[in-house]
Amino acid sequence: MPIWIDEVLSGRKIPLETRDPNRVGMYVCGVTVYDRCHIGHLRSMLSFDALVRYLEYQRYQVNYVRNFTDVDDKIIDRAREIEAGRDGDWRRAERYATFTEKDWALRDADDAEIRTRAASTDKPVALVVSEYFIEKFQEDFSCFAMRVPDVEPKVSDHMPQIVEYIGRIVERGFAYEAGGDVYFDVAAYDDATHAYGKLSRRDAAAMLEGARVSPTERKRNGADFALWKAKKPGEPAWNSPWGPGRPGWHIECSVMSTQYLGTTFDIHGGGKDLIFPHHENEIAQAEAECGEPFCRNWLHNGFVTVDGVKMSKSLGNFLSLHDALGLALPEVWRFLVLSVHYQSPIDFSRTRVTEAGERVRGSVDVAAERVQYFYQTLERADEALAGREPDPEAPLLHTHVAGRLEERFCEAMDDNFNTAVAITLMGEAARAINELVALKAKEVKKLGEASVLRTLHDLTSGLRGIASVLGLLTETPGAFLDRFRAHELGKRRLEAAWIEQKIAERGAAKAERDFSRADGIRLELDALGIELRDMPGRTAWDVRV
RNA sequence: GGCGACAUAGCCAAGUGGUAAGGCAGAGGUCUGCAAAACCUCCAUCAUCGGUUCGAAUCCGAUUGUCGCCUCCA
Repeated sequence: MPIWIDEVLSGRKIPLETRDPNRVGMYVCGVTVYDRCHIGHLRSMLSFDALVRYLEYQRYQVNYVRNFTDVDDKIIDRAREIEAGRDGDWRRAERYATFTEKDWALRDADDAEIRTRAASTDKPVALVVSEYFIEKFQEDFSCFAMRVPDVEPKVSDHMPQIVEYIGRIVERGFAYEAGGDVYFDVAAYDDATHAYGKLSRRDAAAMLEGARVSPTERKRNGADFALWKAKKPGEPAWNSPWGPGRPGWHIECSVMSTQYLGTTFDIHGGGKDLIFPHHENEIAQAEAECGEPFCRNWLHNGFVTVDGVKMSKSLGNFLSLHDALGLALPEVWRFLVLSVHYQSPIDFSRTRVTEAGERVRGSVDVAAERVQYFYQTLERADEALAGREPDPEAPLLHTHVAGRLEERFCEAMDDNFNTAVAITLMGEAARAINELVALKAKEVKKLGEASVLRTLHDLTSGLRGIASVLGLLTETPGAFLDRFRAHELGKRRLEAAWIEQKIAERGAAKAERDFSRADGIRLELDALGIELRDMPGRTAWDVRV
C-alpha cells in the first residue's frame, strides 16, 4: 500500500515515490537561531517527527536532515542589541512593544549569558548568539523525545561548499556579482526554465514586471535575491571570490540538503510560511546550479494560531517553548499537535469563561485530559492483566476494534499522515479496554473469561503499539500519572502530602459513617480542583485540568 | 491591490461523489452512602445561492465571511 501525500509542488495528492524504494532522504527546515523557540517551531518539529516515525515504522530507512541557520541578519541584529546593552535604543523598537516583564526577564538573562560568553572568546558575538540558541534549542526540545536527525548541519560549517555552490550558479549565468554582493538572476533563470514560481504558484513575469530597479540598489531586478552579502562593519564574514561576506538566506538549505541527500532527494518539509520566498528560492538556486530537479515531494505544516490569528514574533502573541512547558507536559503538547492534521491550523487556547459565564475548554487542557485518560486506561488494563497469561486462541471480542487496530491505523496514516484519525482510533481502543475492565464477574463469564482476557491483552498492546509510532503512551502509566499530577499540583501550589492527609481524615470519617464530615472534606478538595474517587479499599485522587 | 487557502453541531475537529468519525460541553442512564471515574444512550445535513450528477459537505460558478502569503517567520 502506498503512502499518499498532499504534495505542494504538484498541488495534488500523489503516492509517495522515493528514489530507492526502501529509503527516504528527507530535509526539514529547522530554525534560525536568534532567539528561543516557540510552539510554532514545536508544531513543525513534532509534525515531521511523526512523519519520520511512521516512515520508519513502514520499514523505510530514513535519512533525516534538519538544519540550523546560524548565520543570518536576525542573528546579527540580536548580537548588535546585546552589544548595545540593556539601555540601548533597540529596546524601544516596535517589535518589543508587546513584551511583558516576564519576556524581558528571560530576554535579559539570555543576553547576559551571551555577553559573558562573548567576553571570553574571540568569536564574533553573532556566532556566540547562534551557538547559545542552538544549545537552548537542544535543551528545550530534549524532553520531547523526538527522533534525532541523522545530520543537523549548520551554515557556519559549510562555507566552502556554499561559496563553491554560488560560484557554479554564477558560472552558469544565473547569478551576478555587484559590489561584493552576489544576486540570483530571477529573470535569467525564468527565461531559461519558466520555472520560477512553480512551488508558490506565482507568476514570475508579473513579479519581474512589477519590480523596479532603484539606482541605489545593486540588484538588477527587485525579484532578485542575495546569494552572498558583502561584509558590513561589525559583521561576521568569510572569504569568497567576491570578497569577504556571508551567505544570503535560502542558499544554505540548497547546499546542505543536496550535500547530504543528493540532488532530487525525496521529501522537503517546513512550515507553510516558508513556501515563499524560502523554498521557491531554494528550488531556483538548486536547479540553476545543477540543472536537475531539486526535491520531488514538498510537505508543509500549518500554523499555530492564538485566538484564530497566526502566532508570530511581530505580533507578540507567541508562546515560547519555555512557557509552554510550564503549562503542560511534553506529551500533552505532542498529543495536541498530532490531534490536528498537520496541514490545518491549530488554535492554541487555554480554558476561559465566556461573558455568558460558560466555561469553554482550552485546547491544551482538553489534550491534557485526554492524555491522562489514556494513561489511566492503560493503568487499569495493566492491573487487570497482571500475572495472567492470555490464551491467543480464545475468540476475540470487539473485533472491529481489537482485530483491526493496526490495519486501520495504517489506513489513516497512509492517507497523508492523518494523525487526527489515528488518535481517534486510539480512543476507540481505550473505550473498549475500559468497557472490558469494568465488566462484572457474571458478564465476564457470559462472554468467556479467556476471550475477555485475550481481547483486553490485544487491545492494550495494540493501543500501545500504534501510539508509540506517534511517540505517545510510551511511559509506564504510574510514572506518567505521578508526573502529571505533580505538574498540575505545581501549577496550583498544592502539596500531594497535604491532600493525602485530607483523604486519610475523610477515610476515618467514612469509617465512622460520619458522611457529612466526609462530604465536607470532599467539597473542600473539590474547590481546589482535586477530585476524589472512592475505590474498593482506597481513595484515588486526580487534579482537574 | 496580486496570489492562495479555508468556512462542518455551543466549542475543537476528521471526512475530496454514495446518504455526516472522534473529543469537549450538555441531557438521560448503569454504578455509588453521596460523588467521581468508567461505560451506555441522545445531541449537526456540512456559510449562502445556483449548477453538474441517479446521487455532493465533497466537483463547477457566484456571493458573503475569515485567514494566510506577497517583508522576518515553523
